[in-house]
Amino acid sequence: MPVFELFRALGDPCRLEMVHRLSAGELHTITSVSNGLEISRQGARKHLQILADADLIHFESKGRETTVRLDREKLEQGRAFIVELEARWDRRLEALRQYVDDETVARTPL
Amino acid sequence: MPVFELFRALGDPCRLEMVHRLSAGELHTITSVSNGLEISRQGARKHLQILADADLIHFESKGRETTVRLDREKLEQGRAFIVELEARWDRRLEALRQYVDDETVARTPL
DNA sequence: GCGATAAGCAACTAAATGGTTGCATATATT
DNA sequence: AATATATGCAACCATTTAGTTGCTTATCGC
Repeated sequence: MPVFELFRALGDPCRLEMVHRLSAGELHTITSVSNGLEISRQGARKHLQILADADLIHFESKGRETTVRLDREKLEQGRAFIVELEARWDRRLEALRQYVDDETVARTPL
Repeated sequence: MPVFELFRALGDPCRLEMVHRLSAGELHTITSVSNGLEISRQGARKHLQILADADLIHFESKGRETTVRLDREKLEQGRAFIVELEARWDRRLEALRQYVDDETVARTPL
């Protein structure tokens, strides 16, 4: 599953709130993680499915209820991607700085 | 601008590719960052606007061309958000472990 | 067994998205 | 001056999305 799917899944206030909830507190069921979001249960369920499709969460059914668990590994992938971008950016800036310095040296009169 | 907008902006293969390009290499203009994406210039331009609305990039017009610059600060915000989630998650796990340990101690017969 | 609770499935709608095309404008280049 | 390049603006279309509602199924507690 490509990275952009992960970001897309996080790119919604509702889903971000859910992930936030799941990252702390007690165990959550589909219902408990959906409460108080100002949308219907089915609406919330759709969002959960999107998170699940992106492998950000997993479901575990037991009896009549289904618990929802966050996948830390997936968060890690998102973080790694951004870290990599930042590293590239820094290297780029460094290269530019180097270039400017060389220019300066070259222009500096004896 | 809330965080979910940032993730939403990154949640598209086209835009992610653009950001990737911008994070390295030479200066980019609107046209150069849009080339070879298999969509029209105007299509690409719309994606750039979304990135700009999320403050992930900035435009600088000069003469007839406009250069595009990545905003590292914004990347940082995305990373910080994920890092925070992970920290909460870890604390949660730790708390659970603690709880299980206590349980075990309580159950351990003398 | 019965009522309440947790959840799934399907159909439908309004609005947003991703993309296009056509045309206009300003700046370079020759 | 004439052409080519870089960009902007607006209208339009197809598809996806975000959300709803109604109905069904299964399990728990009494």
